[in-house]
Amino acid sequence: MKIATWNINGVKARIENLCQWLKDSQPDIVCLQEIKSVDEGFPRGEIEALGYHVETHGQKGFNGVALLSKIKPDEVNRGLPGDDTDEQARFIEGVFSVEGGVVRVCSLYLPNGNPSDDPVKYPYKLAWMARLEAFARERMALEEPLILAGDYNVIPEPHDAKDPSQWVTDALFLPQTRAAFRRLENLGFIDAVRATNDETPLFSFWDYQAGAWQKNNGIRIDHLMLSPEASDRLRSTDIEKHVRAWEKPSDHVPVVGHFAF
DNA sequence: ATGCCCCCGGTTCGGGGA
Repeated sequence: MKIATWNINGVKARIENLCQWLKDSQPDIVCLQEIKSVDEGFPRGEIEALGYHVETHGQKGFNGVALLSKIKPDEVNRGLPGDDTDEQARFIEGVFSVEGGVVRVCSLYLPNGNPSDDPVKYPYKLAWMARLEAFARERMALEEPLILAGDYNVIPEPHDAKDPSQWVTDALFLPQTRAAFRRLENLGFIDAVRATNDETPLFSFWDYQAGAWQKNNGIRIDHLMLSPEASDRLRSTDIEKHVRAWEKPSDHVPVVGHFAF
């Protein structure tokens, strides 16, 4: 199975790119982030016509996540537990029946957190990461194949940025941010791309501004984090960077894991 | 040091992103 994550940066503005990529790449499960659409406005017809089941968790104007899948999920849960007052649509979980059992797949859009000295935004990011850790710990106890896929807005290591010195005060790379990401890894989650690829640098995002794509000034912030039961089935990964050169691209590209499910 | 650029809602600009 091919399981992918892609921050689409507006699904309505990007529907042609998305459909082209689905046709070309034939992923089995896709985790989308930043759909920037309410559920009723999601262009589900075009995607269903390509043979995908669609589950969305959207909101007006920004954020929003979705799961596209060739097989229908047995169960879907919306929202990250841990704060009933949080109205931002950043998390959706699906449970899928596969050969030999289930795979649990979450599409998550972790808060950016900038500016990092903002009294609200960076604390919200860290609180969200703490909630994700608590959720991950709970799910880990199930001992199932689990994939926490998404736009983490975390640069894990200096070699995941073209110029790490540009990011030292940024919410994506602050020591507290990286430490929170490591706490997730320390629960037993594996960064699928790094587990299968020694190349440096590897990027999944290039800013629209200042010719970042042309200069290959990127960062790696989109991750597939795997439970041990999922990493046992991991065969390889791809970062499908060719889509960044398409007309009207997202600033992120799909990150794909190939699994022996 | 700041902004570059892009999407959305709804209207020609502000909020939000990274």
